[in-house]
Amino acid sequence: MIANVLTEIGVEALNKTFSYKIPEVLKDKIKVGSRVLIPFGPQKIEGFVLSIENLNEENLNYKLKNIIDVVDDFPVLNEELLELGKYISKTTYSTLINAYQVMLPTALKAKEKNKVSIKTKSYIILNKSKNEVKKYIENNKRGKKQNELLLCLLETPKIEKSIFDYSVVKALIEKGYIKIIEEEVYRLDNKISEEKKDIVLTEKQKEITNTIINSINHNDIFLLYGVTGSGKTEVYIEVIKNVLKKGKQAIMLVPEISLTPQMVSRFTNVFGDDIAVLHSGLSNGEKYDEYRKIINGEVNIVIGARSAIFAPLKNIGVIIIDEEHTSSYKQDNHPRYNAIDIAKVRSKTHNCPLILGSATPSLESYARAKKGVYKLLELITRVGKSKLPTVNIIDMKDEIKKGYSTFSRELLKQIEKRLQNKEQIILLLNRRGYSTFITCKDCGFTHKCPNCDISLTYHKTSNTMRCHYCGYADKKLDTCPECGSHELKDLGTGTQKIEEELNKIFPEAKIVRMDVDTTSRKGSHEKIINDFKHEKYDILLGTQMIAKGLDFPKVTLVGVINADTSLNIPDFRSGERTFQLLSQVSGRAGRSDIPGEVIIQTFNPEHYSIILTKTHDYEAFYNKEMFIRKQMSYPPFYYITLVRILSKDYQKGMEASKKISDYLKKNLDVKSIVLGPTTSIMYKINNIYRFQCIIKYKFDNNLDKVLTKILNHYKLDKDINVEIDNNPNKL
DNA sequence: AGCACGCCGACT
DNA sequence: GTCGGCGTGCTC
Repeated sequence: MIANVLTEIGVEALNKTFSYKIPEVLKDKIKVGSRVLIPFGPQKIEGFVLSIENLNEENLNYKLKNIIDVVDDFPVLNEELLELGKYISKTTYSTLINAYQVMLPTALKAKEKNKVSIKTKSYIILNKSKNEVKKYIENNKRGKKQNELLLCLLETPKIEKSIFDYSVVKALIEKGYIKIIEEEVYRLDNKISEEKKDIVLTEKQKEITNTIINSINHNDIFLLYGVTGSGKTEVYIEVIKNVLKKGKQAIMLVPEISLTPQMVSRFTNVFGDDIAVLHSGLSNGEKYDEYRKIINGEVNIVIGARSAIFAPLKNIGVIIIDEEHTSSYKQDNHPRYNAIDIAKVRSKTHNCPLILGSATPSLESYARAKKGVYKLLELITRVGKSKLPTVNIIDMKDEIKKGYSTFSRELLKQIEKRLQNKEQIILLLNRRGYSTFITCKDCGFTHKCPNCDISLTYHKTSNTMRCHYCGYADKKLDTCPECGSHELKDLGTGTQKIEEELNKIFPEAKIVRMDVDTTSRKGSHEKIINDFKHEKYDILLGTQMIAKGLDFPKVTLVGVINADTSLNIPDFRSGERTFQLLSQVSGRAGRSDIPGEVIIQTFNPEHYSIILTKTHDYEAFYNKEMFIRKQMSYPPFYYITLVRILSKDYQKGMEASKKISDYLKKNLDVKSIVLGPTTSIMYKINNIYRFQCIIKYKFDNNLDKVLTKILNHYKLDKDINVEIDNNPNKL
């Protein structure tokens, strides 16, 4: 028997299988999908068995080595995942092994290093018959503790070793009355909360739920368009309940940042421990354990971020993707898969519905719903008495003239009012990345990273300038190296700076800041949210991470300090992103009976992405944005594929880019549009120059063939790297 | 990817 | 004379 093994090494040259003999002892253990240890040249590495054949090794012109061992006692890749990997590799132009690795938790990836152990707990059990033990207890007058232990064991078959003093345990082991056993345990214990609130659905929610339930055995795709606070989650829960009743399972994806314990507990309240949770906050061991719960068939619901779409459930009855417009469902490094695409494939295989939910659907999804490709379900009113908040747009050009740069007079007035009323405030600082860079007031010099085309970011705590991309760090400059001026100002407004200003204006207000700096420690994110919910603070100041899904009934004012930053990004989706962000964060206000208010500060008060948040008019935004997309031949009218060319040598990179662009223009469908080559927006990262070509197409039979040809040509070239990004998030 | 093999420069 | 630089080629 011969196994064809795909090695753990993720390079193009090794994107093929190698054959090994299966030794007799491993014959029953090795299956297709098994992870195995193999000799590979002078080293030992791991790989996956992709196929097994009954081949006679004598027919080959090279001699085969034996598989050393099988790593797990079950095939890590089941049939479905094996197929899915091929799909990913084909659609993202990545090696097959990289496609498989991305689907698995670290503990199960083929990799000779990073071993994650199964955690065990020690228990003691009886080693002799009950009668013998009883006899021993009767005769044992002095060993009080020993008797206590044995009596316990007569009642319950096993007890934790750590409960009794080891000297007692040891004595009994030596006498042969008890023995220690090791049992696997799961690191994460999703506690079931006490309060089990019954959910009462509104008529509309019921109607929608029924529509979905009726297609549990159909591969329908629903777009659930529900305004913030309209109760999409209740619909999800109800649908899942029904899916479980039919003996099927459910996957629910949520954006990473909304995977807060609060959200998870909403589900555990209903479904108890029938849930596995997968997100980046877990350790490798914890992820492994959650994953094993799925493999062992102990849970029927998986909730998680992007990669949870690969959860190896056997009988999926529904897949739900909440906040479907979120860009993080697409992985932005290799392999660049989109969880929504995977969900479509899997829902097809399992013949089950897929639900995409959002208050601000992506244009692509909404357009598909309008065309009838997706079934549109709408929840356009909020649950209960709460109403959508009133939105007030402030023109900062006027304010600046009057000397108010960070906070407008209106915002200050409203903050003051809420503080007096003991209501809570959320302030959103819309920044792009980190961005507190330093600029010379006299000559305009900005301190840039020497390796990357990026302004360095000022970190106050260490008084250094740092590059977000390559980790370069430098001391903060005191004088401008260009003109010698001392007028170096930090231009971007960071949360730290805003916090300081707020503290000066409202010294009595309790402010908590939430951004990458204050949430890097495990659980700190969680703590801030909890503290704010329990009104330990008056103002929550943060970046985009506070915009999504959080439910604070006491918040009546949401202020957006600078609505424009996301608008100024040179990307065709910047308008859409801005509208989504502003709508999302507005949705945090007035979630109970007290009406909420939103204040948006902007330098572009006339921009449609901003104006239309005032009326919460998604439909109008959609129409306006679609008009522009059509004019510009952007998605959803055209698909986009980005070809990125990377090289350490600017000249060589540029030449290759030109060649690629010419080749594309010559060989693609005449209706396809090829733009470029140009340098990418960040033209240099880590000393590697970046160029790009953009392909816009509606339907192109040649595309795959042409791209494969280009990739094959350059994989031998050590100076040039070519990457393909289908439907990129960023251009 | 990682490791061996191999062919040239500056060192105890 | 040898140690070690990294270019090249191979891995069932």
